[in-house]
Amino acid sequence: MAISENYLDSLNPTQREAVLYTEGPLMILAGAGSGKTRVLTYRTAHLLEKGVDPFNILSLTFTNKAAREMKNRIEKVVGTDARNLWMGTFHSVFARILRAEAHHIGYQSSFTIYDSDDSKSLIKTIVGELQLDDKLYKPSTVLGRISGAKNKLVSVNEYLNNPTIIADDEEAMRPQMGKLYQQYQQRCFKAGAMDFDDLLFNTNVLFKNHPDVLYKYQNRFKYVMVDEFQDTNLSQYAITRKLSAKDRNICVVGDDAQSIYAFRGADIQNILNLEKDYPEIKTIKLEQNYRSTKTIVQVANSVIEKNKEQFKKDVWTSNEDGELIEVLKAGTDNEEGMLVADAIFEDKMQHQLGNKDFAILYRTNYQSRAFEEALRRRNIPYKIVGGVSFYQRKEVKDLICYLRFVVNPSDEEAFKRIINYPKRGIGDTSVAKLFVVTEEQGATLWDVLCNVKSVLPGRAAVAIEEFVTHIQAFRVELGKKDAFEISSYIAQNSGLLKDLYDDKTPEGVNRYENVQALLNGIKEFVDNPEGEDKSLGAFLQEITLVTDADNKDKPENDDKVTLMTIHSAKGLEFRNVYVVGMEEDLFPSQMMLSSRADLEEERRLFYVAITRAEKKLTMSFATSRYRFGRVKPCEPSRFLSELDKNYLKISTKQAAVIDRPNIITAKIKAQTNTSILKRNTPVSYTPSPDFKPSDTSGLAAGMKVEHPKFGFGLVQSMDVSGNDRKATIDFSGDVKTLILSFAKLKIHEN
DNA sequence: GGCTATACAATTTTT
DNA sequence: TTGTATAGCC
Repeated sequence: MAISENYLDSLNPTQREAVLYTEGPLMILAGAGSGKTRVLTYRTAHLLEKGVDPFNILSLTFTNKAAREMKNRIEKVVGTDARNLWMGTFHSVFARILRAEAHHIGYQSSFTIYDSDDSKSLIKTIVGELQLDDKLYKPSTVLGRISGAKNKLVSVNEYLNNPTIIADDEEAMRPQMGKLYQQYQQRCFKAGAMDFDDLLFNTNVLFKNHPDVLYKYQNRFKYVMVDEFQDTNLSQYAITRKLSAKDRNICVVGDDAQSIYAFRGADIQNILNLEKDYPEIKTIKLEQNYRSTKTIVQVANSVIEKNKEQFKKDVWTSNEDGELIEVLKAGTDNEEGMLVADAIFEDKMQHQLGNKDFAILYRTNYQSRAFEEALRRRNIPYKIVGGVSFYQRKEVKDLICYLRFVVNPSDEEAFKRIINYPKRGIGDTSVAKLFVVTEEQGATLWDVLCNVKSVLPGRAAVAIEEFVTHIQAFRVELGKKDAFEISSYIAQNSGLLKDLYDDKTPEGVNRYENVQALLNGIKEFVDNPEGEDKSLGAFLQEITLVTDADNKDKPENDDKVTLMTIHSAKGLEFRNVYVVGMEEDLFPSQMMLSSRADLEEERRLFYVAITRAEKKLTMSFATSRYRFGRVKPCEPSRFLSELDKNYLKISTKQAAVIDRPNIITAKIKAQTNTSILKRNTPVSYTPSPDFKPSDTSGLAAGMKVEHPKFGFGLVQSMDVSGNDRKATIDFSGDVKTLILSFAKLKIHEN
C-alpha cells in the first residue's frame, strides 16, 4: 500500500497519539480548528496501512458533504482502497442497511422515506380526522414531540404508559399527543414509509430483535468512527454502541463547545454515557488551534467561558495576533447588507482575495435577503447554502411523488400530492373519503383505489380509475426500464411535463427546467459507476436524505461569497467571516431565552460562528429591521457586550447609499440603547453644500478630489487593468481604493 | 370541485 | 410583507 511519505511527521504529538491509538475505545475532544479532520483522515489511512480491510471501517459523519470530503482526502493518501470505506451520515448509512434488511421488520425494501413536509402533512390529516383543535395540535409541535420521543427511543407503547410524559402533555393542554403518535406510526407503517427519526429508531429495533443481523454488522464494521459526536442523540448513540459492542473499537470525535443541535435531540450526556459504557476509554484532547489568529481564538475563548456546563479545555494557537475584530453598526437591515458588501469589496481589493475567501453567517435563513441584494448590486458573486433544497421545490417534488407512488403505491403522502395534479377533478372531500374507507376496512390504500366504484360516486370514481390505469401502466414499465428511462416516461405520460411546458411565464420556464434538471440528476445517478443499487427506489431514498448544504458546486464557478446559517457553517472555515444580525432577540433568538440551557446553546452557536474565521472576523448589527412588514427597533446582542473589548474595533463605516429616509433611522436611534458602541461614534464628513459628482473619466494621479463621505483626498494611482477603473485615494492618511463607476467624486481643480 | 376574496399568522436552527 | 387557510360563490 502506497502511503504518501511520512504522514506522521506532519502531526503534533497529541494528534499522532490519536492516529496511532487504533484498538479499543477512544474519545478525541477536538477544539475548534485543531486539525480534527486531519486526524480522522490519517487515522483511517493508518488503519488501512496496518492491513485492516476498508470494508471493515465505518465512519459516520454529520453531513454527506463531510463524508465525501473525507473520503476524497483519504483517497489522496491511500489510493483507491478508500472507495470501499463506508462513510456517510447516520441517516444515509442506516437507510441503506434498513433497505437490505427491511423484511425483518415488516417493511419492503422499497419503503418510502418521508421528509418533514410529508410528516407534517400526515399529522395534519390525522389531527383533522380525529377532529382535534389544529391551533393546539400544530403539525410542527406534534412532529417535534414525536421526534423527541423517537430520538430517546421511546416507543408508542412506552409513550402511552409513561406517567411523566402523560403529565407533561396534559399540562401542555395536549392530552391526545400519545394517540397522535400511535396513529402517526400506524399510518407511516401502512404507507410503507419511515420518517427521518424512524430510520434510526427502526435500526435500533432491527438490531434489538434480530441479534443475528446485529452480529452480521458487528463483524462487518470492526472499526466505528463517529464525527461530531456532541451532536448525536440517544438513538444514534445506541446504534453505535450496539455495533461496536463486540470489538469495542469505537472512536468518537467531538467538541462539547460546539454542540448546537440539542433542539434536535442531541445530548451531551452521550459523552458521559460513553465513559460509563467504556470504562477503559482513552481520552485525547486536541487543543492547539491551527486555523485562526490569536485574536480570534482568544475572543472565542472569552465567549465560551461564560457557559457553566462544559468540559475543561484550553484552546490556544501559535498563529499571529492578526487583525482586530470589527463591529459594524447599521441603521437598517438593508444598510447592514450594504455595509457588509462594501466591506467585503474593500477587503477584496486591499488583500487581493477571492470571493470564496468570504462567508456571511446569520442566525436565520430569512436574513439572507438584504445581503443578496447588496452583493448583487455590487456584482459580487455569491451562493446561498441552505434554505429550500432543490428536491423540495414544488415541481420537483411533484415528479418525485409520482415516482414514489409508482415504486410504493401505499405511499399516502405521495398520493395526496399527485391525485389531482395535473387536474383531474378529484377534490379534498373525495381524498378524505378514500382515507376514511381505507381505515375502516383495514385495507390498503391501493386496494381501495382499485375498487373505487364502491366508495365514490360516478364522476370522481371514473377519474380515479383512469389514474389507477396510468399508475399500473407505469408499474409495468418499472420492471423493464432503468431509473432514468422510467422517470422520463412517467414525467411525460403523467401529463406533468406538458403542464409545465404550457406555462410560458419566466417562472414556468424555470419550473420546467428544474424538472429537466431532476431527470438529468437521475441519469447521472444511473451512470455513476460507484453505487451498486441503481433502482429508482434507491435513488428516491437517497435524495430524501440530501440537503442543500450537500450540493456539490462545480469547482470552476466556485469563486463565490458564501451565505449560510451558522448551523450549516459548522465544520467549515473561511479566511474572512462576517457574523451578521448581532441583535437581541435575533441572536440570541428570542425562542432561546427561556432557559439557561437554551441560552448556553445559543452561545455555543456564537462560538461556532466565531471559530469559522481564519484571519479576519467582522460582526454587524442593525438598529432597526423589517419584521412582518413593519420596521422594528433592535438592540445590539448581549453577545457583543460579552466580547473582550481589547480585541474589538468599533467601525465608523456607513453605507454608501442610504436606503430609506433618515427620519426612520433617527427616530429609532433616539430610542435604542447602543451603549457599547456609542462612545467613539465619529463625526462623519459633511460634504460641501454644492457637492456634485464630476465626470471621472479623466481622473489621474495627483488630482485633488472630494468624496461625500470620506472628505478631501489626493489620488495616488489609477488602476485600469480590470473591468472596473479604480482609483487609490489618500483621504488624509486613510487610503482607499474606489471603483469609479460607483464612487461619487468631485474633482477640485486646485 | 374549483375559483376568488378575504383574513390571518408568521420567522429558529436540520437529517 | 408574504404565504396559507377559510369562506363563499359559480
